[in-house]
Amino acid sequence: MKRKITLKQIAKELDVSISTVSKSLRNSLEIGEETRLKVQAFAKFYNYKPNNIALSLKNRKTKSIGIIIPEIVHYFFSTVINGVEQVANEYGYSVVICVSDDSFDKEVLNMEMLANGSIDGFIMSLSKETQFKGDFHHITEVINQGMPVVMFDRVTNDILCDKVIIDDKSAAYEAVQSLIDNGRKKIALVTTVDYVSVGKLRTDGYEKALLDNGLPFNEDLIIKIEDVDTCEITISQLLHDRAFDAVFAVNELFAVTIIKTANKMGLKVPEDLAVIAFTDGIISKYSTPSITTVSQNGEKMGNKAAKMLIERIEAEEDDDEEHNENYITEVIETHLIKRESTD
Amino acid sequence: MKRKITLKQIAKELDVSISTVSKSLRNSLEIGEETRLKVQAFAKFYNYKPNNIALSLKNRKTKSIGIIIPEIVHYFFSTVINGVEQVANEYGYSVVICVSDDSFDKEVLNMEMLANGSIDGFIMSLSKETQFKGDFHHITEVINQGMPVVMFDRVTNDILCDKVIIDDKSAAYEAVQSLIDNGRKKIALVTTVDYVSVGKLRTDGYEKALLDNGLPFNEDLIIKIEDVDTCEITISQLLHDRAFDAVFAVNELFAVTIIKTANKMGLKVPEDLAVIAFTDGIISKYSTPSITTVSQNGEKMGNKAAKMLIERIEAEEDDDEEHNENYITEVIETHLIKRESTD
DNA sequence: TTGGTTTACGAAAACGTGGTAGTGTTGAAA
DNA sequence: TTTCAACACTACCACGTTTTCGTAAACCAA
Repeated sequence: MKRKITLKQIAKELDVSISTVSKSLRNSLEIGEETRLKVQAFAKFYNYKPNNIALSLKNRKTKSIGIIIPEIVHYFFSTVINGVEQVANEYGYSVVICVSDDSFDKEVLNMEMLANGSIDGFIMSLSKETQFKGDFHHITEVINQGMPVVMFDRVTNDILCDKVIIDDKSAAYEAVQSLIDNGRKKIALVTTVDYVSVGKLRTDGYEKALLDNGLPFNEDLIIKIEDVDTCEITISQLLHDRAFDAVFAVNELFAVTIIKTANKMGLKVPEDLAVIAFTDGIISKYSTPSITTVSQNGEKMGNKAAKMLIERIEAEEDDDEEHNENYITEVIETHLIKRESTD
Repeated sequence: MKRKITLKQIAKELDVSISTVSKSLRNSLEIGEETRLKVQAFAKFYNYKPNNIALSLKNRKTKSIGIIIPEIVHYFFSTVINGVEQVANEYGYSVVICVSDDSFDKEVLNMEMLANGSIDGFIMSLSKETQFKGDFHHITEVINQGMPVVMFDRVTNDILCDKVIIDDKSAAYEAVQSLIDNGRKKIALVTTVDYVSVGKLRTDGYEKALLDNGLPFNEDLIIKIEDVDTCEITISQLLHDRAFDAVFAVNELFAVTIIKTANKMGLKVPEDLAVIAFTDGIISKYSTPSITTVSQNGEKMGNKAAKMLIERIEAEEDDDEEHNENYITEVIETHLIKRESTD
């Protein structure tokens, strides 16, 4: 087991100074050709590679970015990570992952852990608990220290920073509109609890589509689900009353559960009940019937977020103290992917 | 925007030496109470936190681990990451993610990028291409430098290191046996190409189960699929000939595609065709019919791998040069989760 | 020989931390 | 008065790099 070789060791071995070695390896003209080649040969032989940590310390750049998400076993979030990773890799950055588990404390802890020099910037999506509490001091603190932050999907207006989102409201509008176009009159919305920002926006879009089409907006048709396990019971009750003929679900898990429940009760999808889900995931694609979805291109969001972050990071190098604050919010387009669950 | 404060700045501000500040903060008795409290108050006020990079350089420990996987938008792998992250977090480690995209070059590049001091150890699953080439020099090199490596799932006997796997062969055996127990006679195996280690093992288990039950082992019933897109065509042909009455698929994507194809042809699952899949993922659970699977507890694998790695890392601190090499291979148990696709 | 330029390299600082060893002052015991 | 310990703090080194500045030797022209 040979430890990695350092400049110092090379210098000692060849009986030159550390600076000579460093310069030789960077092909400085200051060093005579003979010495330079000798050093290079030696370094190559011992497979010298500069130590990243030392470089980070010196340059005050770690060349890595942190990403904090609520969950990782989750189709959408994993596609975002994938997108981030692609761009990061391209620019020579590493990606450090932290899962907040939708817990405020974990989110804070993770941020503190990474904020002490480990990374150059954050990409994050807020945990449910954080959105519920509305406490964002850990984020402002990081930003105040001059560390760039890009938020995606679950964002907040209370923080000024770059953001990557989809237009949840108009995407929801489009989905509901398409149900209406197919002659559906009683459209239910199956959503999460209010404090999740995206849930709120999607509800707004749903409402607007109804009103714009002269359909009544009925609170009873908005079904708020705390966790998936209670979904089936709630749904079956409402289906029993034939209270609606179409459903717009804010995620695919809800959608597939609804379809399964409907099937059990002898209802046919899409004939008796049309279903559209938000988030184009793997379930929607492989479900029977496959589910019409509003695609939310996680990969593209990840790409964009990473690009924005890296640009911020590398911009700071130059105009250093010039922290220019014209933050932008990038809106990624969505589109409806029609499948078997609608007609 | 205030940059993070350092020991040096505190020292200057309070007009004491850097060491005094350092010691005050670690509550050393060497420092008089007055000074100590003054420093602590000041540090607290300015929210002093030691710089991780400087610590890493000094201690030669980064407190982070690298994980290299073929894909991230993949149920099994994301559960493994989740498992790793849990344990890492518990022990105060960060997790750096690299995706090899099943490419040998990317795997090598990623490892080199991280091996230069960025992390204390690796957790990895081999890319397809690496398994195909059988070239593992990048891994041995890292190990020779004294960096611990734990491999999981897609492993190789050519590398000596800690490993976490499931018993693919006996798990496949069990699955096929259960099909036989239900009276199935012509059982097809839908698998990947040979060089993926787990594919090979699962095939072995399939064969053994057939032979042990006095059933013929027929090469024609082994369907090797390069990529999912060709799956449907191949399958529909074989189904047309009614060549088999049960299928054991090595992943859930194959399984769900088979079911959909069978349905299109008017065959009923499980009556006409029983299906079992490897890897208990989200598709199996929500597919219609839901799919019987061999559960492969990724989270537990991740937990175990992380624990093994961190133990290695922290053991090295003590007996330093004593690189003790009794590597262990941990086998995580699997079990059959019966759902609607079998009777 | 002198003065000046070029060549080829080395010393040292800086990044931020933490441990060991050392230094100077004070007060009290011998 | 001397000696010695306790106290309170500082100096210095190491971790591995890069970079700025400095300088000795060699060379050339006058």
